[in-house]
Parts: sequence; structure tokens; C-alpha cells
Amino acid sequence: MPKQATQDIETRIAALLKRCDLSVTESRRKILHLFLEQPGALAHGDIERKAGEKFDRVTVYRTLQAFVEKGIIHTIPTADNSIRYALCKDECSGGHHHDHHVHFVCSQCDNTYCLDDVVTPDIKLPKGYQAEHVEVVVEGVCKNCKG
Amino acid sequence: MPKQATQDIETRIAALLKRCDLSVTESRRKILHLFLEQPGALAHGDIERKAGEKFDRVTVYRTLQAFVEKGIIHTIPTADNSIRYALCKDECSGGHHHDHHVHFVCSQCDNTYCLDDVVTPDIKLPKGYQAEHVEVVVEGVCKNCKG
DNA sequence: ATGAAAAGGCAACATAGTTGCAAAATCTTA
DNA sequence: TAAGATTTTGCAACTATGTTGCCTTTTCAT
Ligand SMILES: [Mn+2]
Ligand SMILES: [Mn+2]
Ligand SMILES: [Zn+2]
Ligand SMILES: [Zn+2]
Repeated sequence: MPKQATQDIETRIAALLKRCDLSVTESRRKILHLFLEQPGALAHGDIERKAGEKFDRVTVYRTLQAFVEKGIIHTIPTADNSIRYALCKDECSGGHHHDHHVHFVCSQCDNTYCLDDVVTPDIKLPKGYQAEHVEVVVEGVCKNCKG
Repeated sequence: MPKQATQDIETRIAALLKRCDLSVTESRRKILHLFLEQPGALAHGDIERKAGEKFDRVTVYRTLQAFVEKGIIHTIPTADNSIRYALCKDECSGGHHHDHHVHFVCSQCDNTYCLDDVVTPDIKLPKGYQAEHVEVVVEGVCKNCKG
């Protein structure tokens, strides 16, 4: 692992936190690191496990909550009732989320992906219903698992 | 409340349970009743509350689980990580679900509706991803709250 | 370096969901 | 309709998940 590259990542992480008015702490850096070095989404449990015994459970909760509020990560609803979190594109960092992409959950490896290029379709609703936000979650077999 | 109508409902409930190879018990009848007399979906908590102190929590869990397995009800994923349950159309009762409709969660009254006539759109996925099932949940203002 | 402010750790609590087992209810069939 | 076999229920105990208050530690601005 080249020192230079690691340095860069750490710098980017610190910058992102500062830009979001979050003080740069060890747990926030660590958890953000987990998201950056991973293509898919992470469940709370994953994070707790990957972060090791190093951090208190409560800290993980509070960190994720802060990240969601600041638009660093967003939540992905799934059928099995376990919220997953994934990094937002930069544009979200403003303060409110404007993700309009589809999510994909692999039924084999259970990984969850943001399909950033697949926008959520318009849904024609019956008279009287007024849409504000559309969530689309596709379940199936992912790239890697497809044999 | 006319005796005749109540009788009919009870008969229908018993018939449905029998058709699904479920023995007709008080808790199952009661919970099925709750679904039938209500247009929207119910969360676990709702059911526990509406059924009164009469049944054990565990019984509610097991009843809902049985109903899902038999295709009597289906689950609806929501952003707030609380599974909701709603009656399936008759065709589901076979054993596996084939609901392809959109769900709607009202941000005001928090009610959840099955939009049975709004079918889930086809989603064009990137190369390599293979869809098996699509969930669409629309959040917004419902018929009753609009105004 | 120093003090104010923010975040973390701990403990205690609340809620949600699971499991094994014995008692009770339901179903079967004679 | 009266057993007996089978399911289902309730209870207790347990794990998992999430929240809150309070004090200590860390971070940040000066
Ligand atoms: Mn996403
Ligand atoms: Mn539905
Ligand atoms: Zn996969
Ligand atoms: Zn409403």
C-alpha cells in the first residue's frame, strides 16, 4: 500500500468532513474509509463489525446519523427490514438528498449496489395521490454472482 | 352491525384459512379480520395494538409469518425500516407471491396503500445485472390528506 | 497553549424479534 | 362425539437493535 495514495485518501476524507461542518474524529474517518474502500452499501451491522471493537455501538449510530443528515450517505430500504447505507454522489452533500437512482440487492451474495446511472422512472398514480419521492429496489443476481 | 354480514365475514375467513391449510384459530381469525376491515397496510405494532392484550406477541409474529408463507399477506418495505403487511389479491394464495403493484406511503397520515392497478415498471439495468423482482414504493400525500 | 464546544464511551433503558418447551386448542377418524 | 394425533399458543428466557443522559475526552478556534 503506497504511502502517497493512503495520504491522499485521508486528506480527502478530512476535507469532506470539514466541508460538512463535522469535526474530524477517528471514528468518522474510519467509517468513511469503510465506505470509500467498498463498492456497495453497508448495513449497520457490517460497519460495526468492520470497524472492529474499536468504537462503541452508540458512536456508530451517531456517526451514521450525522452522515445521513449532512448528505454524505443515504439509506436504502430493503425487503428484509435492514437499512443499508451508501455514499452519496457529491451533489448531495449540500444538505438534502436528491438521489434518484435505482438500487440493486443481489439475492446470492446479498450485496447492495447503487445503480447511479439508472434513474427512477416516473410512476403514473391514480387520481388524488401526489408523489413526492420514488424508491425503486431491484432484487436479482449481480454482475459478480452471475455465472 | 347486521348479524348476517358478520356471519358472512367469519365464514369467508374460515374458508380462506382452510384453503391455505391453516387451522382456524382465534388469533388467526382476529388478525385476518383486522386486515379485512381496513383498506391500507398494517405494521406489526398496529396489529399488536389493535388485537388488544388478548394475544401474545409471539403469536402475532408467528401468525404474520404463516400468512406471508401461505400468500395471504405480503410485506411492504419502507424507508423507516418498519415492515408493513397488506392482504394479497386472491391469486397470490397459491403459495408464492406474484404482486407486481406499486405501494404508496403517505407522508402525512403515514398510511400505506397497495395501488393494485399500478404495475411496477420494467427497469433497464446495466449489463450483467439480472432482475428477479422489482419493488417500488412511492412516498407522498394520499387522497384523504390532500386538500 | 487554553478554554469552549463537540463528540465519544459507558451504563441503563426501551423496543423488536427469536427459540424451546409444556399446556391448550384444533383437527381427524373411527 | 370421543379419543388421540397434530398444531398452535403462551410463557420465559434470550439475542439483537436502537435510544438517552451524563460525564470524560477530543477537537477546534483563538
Ligand atoms: Mn444509492
Ligand atoms: Mn401490496
Ligand atoms: Zn451478488
Ligand atoms: Zn394520508
